[in-house]
Amino acid sequence: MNSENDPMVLISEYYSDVYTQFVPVPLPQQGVEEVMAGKPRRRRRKKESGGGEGEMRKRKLSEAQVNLLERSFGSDHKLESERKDRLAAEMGLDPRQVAVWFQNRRARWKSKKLEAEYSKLKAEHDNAVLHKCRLQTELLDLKDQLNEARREIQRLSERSEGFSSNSPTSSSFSMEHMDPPFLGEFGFEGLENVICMPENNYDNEWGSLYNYM
Amino acid sequence: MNSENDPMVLISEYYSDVYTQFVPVPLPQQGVEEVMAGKPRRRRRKKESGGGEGEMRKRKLSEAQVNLLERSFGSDHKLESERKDRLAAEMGLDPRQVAVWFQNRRARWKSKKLEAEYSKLKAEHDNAVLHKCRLQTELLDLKDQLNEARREIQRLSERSEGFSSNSPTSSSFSMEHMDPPFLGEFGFEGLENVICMPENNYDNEWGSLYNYM
DNA sequence: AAACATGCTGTAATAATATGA
DNA sequence: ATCATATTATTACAGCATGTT
Repeated sequence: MNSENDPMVLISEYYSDVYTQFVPVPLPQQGVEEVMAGKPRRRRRKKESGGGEGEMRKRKLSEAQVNLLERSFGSDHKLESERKDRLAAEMGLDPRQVAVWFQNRRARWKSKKLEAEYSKLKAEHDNAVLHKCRLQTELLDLKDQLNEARREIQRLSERSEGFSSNSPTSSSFSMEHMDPPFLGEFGFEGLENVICMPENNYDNEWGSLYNYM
Repeated sequence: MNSENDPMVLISEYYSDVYTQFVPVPLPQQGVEEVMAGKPRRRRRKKESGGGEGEMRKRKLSEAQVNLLERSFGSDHKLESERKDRLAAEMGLDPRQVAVWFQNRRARWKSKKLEAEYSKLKAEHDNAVLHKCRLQTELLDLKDQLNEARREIQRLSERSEGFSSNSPTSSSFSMEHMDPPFLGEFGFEGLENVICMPENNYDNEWGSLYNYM
């Protein structure tokens, strides 16, 4: 059994069942004798929106087949021999096709996932940036308040100086640092984001970096 | 007999114009006859680690061809008839193949780009989150300081009350809001991120959301 | 028991085909 | 015709299981 492993199986035999079922019409693909003058191939298949389906060499699987495969794929992306053969028999396909279909499906799924993850990450990023801006704003505001408060303390301290004998303030307030426009006490990232913009320094737009190989 | 068992010969009846040019690329490496005589498919071809080029079946453009195409692609992703025909002639390919190659190349490039953009965005996001955490920390610190400052002001004010006639403080300090653990004066996002964690609430790990079709 | 061949499954990259804009 | 996309198919190579020297 397992004709798949038979060394002498010709590819035509191997794929005969595959192609014959999709090639109801031999497709007038001109032979080699056809002169290369001009562009012989390239027929212009017109719309025929109403489900033309005329004399096409269709290798596409039927919707029913795809549905079944899709359903199977949904339950498990992996494909064991058992399932493969069962599916193949169930829809009259070559087990090989089922395997190929699954492989391609996984690849497709992977791209889709990446796309989805990108969108997700993008949303999170935008959210984070927005939040960061608000924090930035809040921070500036607080620093203003703090400066003002310290000025006030300074004032009050000076005023009370004339009366009391400089009672040691329990809290340690010293005008120390804090006067400059404070770029955030971390100096983090230089100037980036100090100005609260949507952070479009880098362009997230599609088609900006046209140099990836 | 070779021509009889060669799968490509059979296939080339379908795609005569396309495949015939690849057949003459046997790559004088391995005993081709052994391969051809054996099963036409399911070639295992182990490692061949030091050998480098295995005996390419058919298909697959030669490295030289790919290099040329690649170079051409680098200068411009688009392909005009002119260039297409020139390239085709230059490397002995069917113009059709050149066109196909470019289309596939563009598609490949696109996914590569998406991947790259994802990594880029990821890095930016992580950076932003980190920065946000620092801002968060700084903010908490500032709020503490402010609270303390206000307590100080309160203290000083009360003290000086006994001496002066309540000189109106130029600045408007009123203990108003600010006592609660202040979740950020925006209430933004509820509790999220108040605790400064790497923000792994959502899992960025690959293979968590196995439900994308 | 170890080394090795075989065969299957999977992933990645690619070629080719089909369609629609 | 060209391009973008979606599909189907191939090739090559990797890992694992099993059968053979």
